[in-house]
Amino acid sequence: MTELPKNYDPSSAAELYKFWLDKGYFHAEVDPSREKYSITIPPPNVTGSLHIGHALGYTIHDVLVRRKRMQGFNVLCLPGTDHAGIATQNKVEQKLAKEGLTRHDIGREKFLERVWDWKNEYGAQILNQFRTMGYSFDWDRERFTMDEGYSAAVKKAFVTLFNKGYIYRGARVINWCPRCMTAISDIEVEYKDQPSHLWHFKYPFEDGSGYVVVATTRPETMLGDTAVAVNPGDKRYEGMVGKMLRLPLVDRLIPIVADDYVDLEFGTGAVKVTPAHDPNDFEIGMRHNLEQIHVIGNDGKMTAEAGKYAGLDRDEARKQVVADIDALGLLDKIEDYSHNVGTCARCGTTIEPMLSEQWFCKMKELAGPAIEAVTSGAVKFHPDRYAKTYLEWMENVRDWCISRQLWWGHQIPVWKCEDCGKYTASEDECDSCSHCGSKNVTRETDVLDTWFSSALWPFATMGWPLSEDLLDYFYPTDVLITARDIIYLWVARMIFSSLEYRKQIPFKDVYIYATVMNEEGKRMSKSLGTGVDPLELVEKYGVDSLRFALISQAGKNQDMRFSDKRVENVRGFANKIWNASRFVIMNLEGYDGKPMDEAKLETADKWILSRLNDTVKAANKGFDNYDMDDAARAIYDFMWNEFCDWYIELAKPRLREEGEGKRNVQAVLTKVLETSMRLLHPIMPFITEEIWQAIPHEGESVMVASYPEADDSLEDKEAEAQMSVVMDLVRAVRNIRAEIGAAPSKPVPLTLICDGDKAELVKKAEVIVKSLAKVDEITFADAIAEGDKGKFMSAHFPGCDIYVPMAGLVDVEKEKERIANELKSVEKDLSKHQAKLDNEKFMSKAPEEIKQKEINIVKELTETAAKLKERLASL
RNA sequence: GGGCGAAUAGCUCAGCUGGGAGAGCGCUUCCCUUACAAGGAAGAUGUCGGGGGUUCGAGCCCCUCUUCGCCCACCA
Repeated sequence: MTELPKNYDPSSAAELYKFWLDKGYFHAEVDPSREKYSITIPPPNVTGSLHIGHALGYTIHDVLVRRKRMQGFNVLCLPGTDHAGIATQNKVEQKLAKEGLTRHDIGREKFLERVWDWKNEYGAQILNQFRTMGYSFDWDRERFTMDEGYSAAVKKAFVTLFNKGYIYRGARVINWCPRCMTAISDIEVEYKDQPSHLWHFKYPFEDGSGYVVVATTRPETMLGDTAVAVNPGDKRYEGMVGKMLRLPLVDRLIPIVADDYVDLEFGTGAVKVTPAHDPNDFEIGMRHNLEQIHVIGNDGKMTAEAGKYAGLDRDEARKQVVADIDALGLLDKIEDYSHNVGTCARCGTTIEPMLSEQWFCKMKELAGPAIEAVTSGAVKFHPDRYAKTYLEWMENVRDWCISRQLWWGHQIPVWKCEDCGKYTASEDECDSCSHCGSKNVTRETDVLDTWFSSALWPFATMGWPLSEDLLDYFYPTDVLITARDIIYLWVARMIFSSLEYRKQIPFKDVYIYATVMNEEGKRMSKSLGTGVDPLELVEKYGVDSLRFALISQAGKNQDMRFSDKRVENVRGFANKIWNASRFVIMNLEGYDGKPMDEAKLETADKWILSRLNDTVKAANKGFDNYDMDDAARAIYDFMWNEFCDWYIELAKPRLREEGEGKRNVQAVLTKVLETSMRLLHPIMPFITEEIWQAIPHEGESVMVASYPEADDSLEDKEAEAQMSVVMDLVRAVRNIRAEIGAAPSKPVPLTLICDGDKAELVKKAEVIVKSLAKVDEITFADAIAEGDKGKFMSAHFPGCDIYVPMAGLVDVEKEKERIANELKSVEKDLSKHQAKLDNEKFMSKAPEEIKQKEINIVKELTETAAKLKERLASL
């Protein structure tokens, strides 16, 4: 027998990970004879290392996958990383900036080299985190959204949509980030309420007959105004429609137009219209044939069209415009106003709505099947409330701006013909126009939105469009596990993409897990600086502890507030398991390794096996329903409160005996521990493997042992009821011991006045009671002599009175007070329950079972109250 | 403006289809008892956010209000 250290040391994890890896347990091959279970993990961005929020998500993957593997499924969990276009490009640009360089200084080619260097560095770092966390992903099948095969998939996808006419080039007001210098999609804009102002300007009539007051939150855009709109039904502006206004500062004549868009209730009812810099104004402009004048450039500075303001930053221009309007006496008023300002999700810069030519993807046709997939239940959300979120968006989805003016990403496979002006999309290099045959074609320099490529993830990683081998067997995947902030960005797009290109759903379940907050309740996020590196906690408390802490909090209802304290607590649990195992191992001497003799099991054995079975049931139910916190709790409670606190203690005296009794205890200890290790393995893979290897087992690794299944032949309600009596008795005696301050080492004698059946039970469990309650002698009596009653401390539970001689140790007054307090609480309880029995309606309407239960409660409480009173009187 | 979630012990949270309020941390007392002091034993602590309603019975169901958090939305 090897000596195990007293405290669990989690540092052996790396070795075990290597052992599994070498055995090839993580790798999956197509095998039609077996049932598959497949997941493609959400590829993390290669922008940096991961935080606890990510760790939660990926740990959930590993827990599900490890269990399925143990259940005999042929499991593929496919990992990889995402090039994350704009995000990664920004990171590298920031790094360049520290060297005093911009990407333009070094050029596209050199810049991309730098990004690849970055990708390799951070990709490796993430990989290291994954391995340290113990994730059993199939590293042989690792993918990257810009690897060769994947690029082929992106081209194929684009060309397919293009040729179906779903992709078009159009001029629209899009969200422009002046810092990233690219268009971004609607869902990449984050709106933030910011205190601002509503400026009211007077626009004079051309004919000098007064003015119209318009309000704006963006004064600088007035330089690009080409109309003022009013509601056609607005009495205040009756007869004014069609009249011309002279736009201040610019001196341009602009018409008053009537448009239903204008809200009668808001402001003055007159709206300045800037078609080039506001999506609504753009629409109004289209309806009224208004000119579109760009006054803000791509860099966020005013353009030549802005006249004397040209070259000013937009913020500077705002101040100037307001000052100049004021100088002209045309500033009507300034109101305080809280404004919802759009900012770039990647860099936080205020978005500039900008009229721009971009590539768009039509969404209407794609959305139809994607809606159907969820309403029909083919794709299920967990928790299901997210289906609503998804559908809401999908049903109102707008065309998707897919082009980005970036360098890092998939260059759009479209060539423009310089002769006929038409576009040709092609998966291969294109040297001639498909419309006129001209050789004078040039490739689009824009890249695709990074989500265009990640939308293909589940099937592109399995070989699409080059090979069907993996897809035939492993696709669709079983579940997608992700955070809720990318339901639109990613989940939705994978669903419609898979339906479009494969005519299949990409996954059956979508499991949305909790958002991890730090202790202050702030969302954990790298960009917010609130992220915590999981490896720090691993270093401090061990991987298994971190994994368990995360999983035990992964409830469906709430986001989780994460603190070290929780992990520290789990470390205690790991240590508890470790030491329980040490105890078992130390006591296996002479054990032949054979299973227990069922005919000779004692009540305690039957009890723990019944409890174990219950735990197996609860754990499986939890995992099956994605209620992993329930599973974790069930195992934790069982192992600590039942196995360690009771069964091991119960086993001790029996282990000191020799023969059949001892052998059976050894067998039961082994069985319970071995089963528990298999049960817990998905959550705490390392400690369970280490222990499992050290106790009698079959097979080469717990990782590939079978996952426990409920065995109802182990259920034994009678044993559970009997054990609960014994446990009550032990607790009662311990309570008394604590009250009288009996030293733990000093045994006390015990006198019991019990009903016949209870007495039988206690007699059977005599050894146990003596050992657990530190009792040296148990006397069964019919009564205590009246005069002697004051010499005892007593306790009572249904069917049994307990007396412990107190040998003058106790303060009678104090004891009276204690009993009086207890009596008070019992009587309070009693009156509550008695009231139910006194209620005719309860008696006539409540189910028989409930009535019986209440009757029993009242009976018990009445008896207890009587005993307490009697006791009080005797003191 | 719409939607979703949350409000339970000092703190972080469980509480399944309504039927005697729970865990962990923290706190009090005792204990280094040969598995474990990263531990053990025994305790104290709650108008289950407020107000209505349904029911024999509500932490749980319905209505309403309040306070937080998160999404979505073109109100200048």
